[in-house]
Amino acid sequence: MFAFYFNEMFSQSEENYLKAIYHLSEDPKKGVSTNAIAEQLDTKASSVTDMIKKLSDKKLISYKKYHGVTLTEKGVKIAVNIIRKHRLWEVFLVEKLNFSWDEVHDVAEQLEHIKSQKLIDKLDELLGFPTHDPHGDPIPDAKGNLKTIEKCLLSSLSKNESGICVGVNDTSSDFLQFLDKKNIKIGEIITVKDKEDFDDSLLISVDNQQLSISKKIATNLYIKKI
Amino acid sequence: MFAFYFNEMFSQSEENYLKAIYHLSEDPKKGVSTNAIAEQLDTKASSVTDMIKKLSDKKLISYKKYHGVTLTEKGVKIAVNIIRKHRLWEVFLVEKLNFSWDEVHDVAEQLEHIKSQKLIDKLDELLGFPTHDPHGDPIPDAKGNLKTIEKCLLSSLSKNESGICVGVNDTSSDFLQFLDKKNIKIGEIITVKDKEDFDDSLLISVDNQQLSISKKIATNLYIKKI
DNA sequence: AATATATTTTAGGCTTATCTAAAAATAAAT
DNA sequence: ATTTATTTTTAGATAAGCCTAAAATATATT
Repeated sequence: MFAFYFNEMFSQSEENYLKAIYHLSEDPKKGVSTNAIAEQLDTKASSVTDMIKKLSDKKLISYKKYHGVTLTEKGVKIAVNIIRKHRLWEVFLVEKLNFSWDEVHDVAEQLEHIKSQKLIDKLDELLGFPTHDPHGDPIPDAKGNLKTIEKCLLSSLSKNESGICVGVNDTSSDFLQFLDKKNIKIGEIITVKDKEDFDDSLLISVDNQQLSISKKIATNLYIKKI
Repeated sequence: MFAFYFNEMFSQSEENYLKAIYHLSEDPKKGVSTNAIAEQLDTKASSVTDMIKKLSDKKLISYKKYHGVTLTEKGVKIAVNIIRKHRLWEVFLVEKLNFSWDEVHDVAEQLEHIKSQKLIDKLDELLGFPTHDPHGDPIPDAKGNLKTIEKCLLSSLSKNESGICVGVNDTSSDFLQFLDKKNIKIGEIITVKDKEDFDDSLLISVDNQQLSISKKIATNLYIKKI
């Protein structure tokens, strides 16, 4: 049957917590801290503790007091499904409704909580089963499989190294509009022409132009080395 | 001011109440009763009274204790906007995602609460500015204008009168699937061949066939006489 | 190892939206 | 015009999800 089939329904809030924990779980062995979740969701640590108990009771996370949380297998599945929905909606907004990539996030945050398996399967089909969202993030398939690309931060490239821009870390409107202004797009080839030790800024060439970018920019762009 | 008005946000629950009151306001002079709202929303009268107070404080309805409620101009605008969103999403589900008309209601009930003016304007455009939803109900335009068609119930037709099926009253899955089974569609020409006084059933011809339909069916189909 | 600092949890409250049961007001019936 | 029945409102609870402030625990520093 369907890979994502849950009898249980979860609240928007629960879904947002699972998603946040998923995003914060870089090292799957180490627990995610209460404060980290609070910061991610712009809420208070005490609220996080409350929800942690609830999710733990529902076996979506494992939790030992004062030692952070990790998602259970079930918790991961739910989180991945929310991310799938979020990213598919982002593709829809850009491809079908001509939103620009800096406008999609807030709307997708709402749409990701719509409950209908058929809706998301059909949407996936309408969009031609896309593998990446407008920001370069991979879209989990219907079974929850998610293929990660081998990528690194632009800031980690050495002088004279080149790569293809494959994604962004920050998805804020400000950052994305900056990239638009500078003609930095996903798929574009970027070459590091020089590195400035003083402020870690980079001189890069992209789209037949040279420009200097700050460290902050360079640590928010993902590159696949070539 | 004006900008503030558009920025005001309402909860899903508030929106559902406004929509329910709108649908129950056949005669705009007469107030809608607490019990009627409770029944429409499948909730208790006491809950309705609570919400009524809240909506009244926000000037979305006018309310005198024990005498029912009517929507204010502002309340009507919000209700119509929700209905616009609901119906556009229904068209999207049927036209773009190949849902059948009996599957769209529950999903549209969720989608209608997504907050983004741009989303709905662009969706409208994608769909080619449709004027009616899959059940034949008119879709308010971006300004809230809603053109009502001159329609009557099939049950009100006399023997040998004909009309085009223009809509359904009941949108339940059971009813719509019945219509599918009998090949009764919106746009189809229906002729009343005979009326049975005993049980108010009708013998109709539709789609090159004759069939007998109960009173309950006949009072849930809208017809435009020809 | 003892103390200081930072993190996390508990305790107690608030708001929204719901409920049940009882009281108040209106409408219907004799 | 009273009484009866129905409708509506109030009063008081409950649950989810959030908050502040204080207590408990863990981590860092000397």
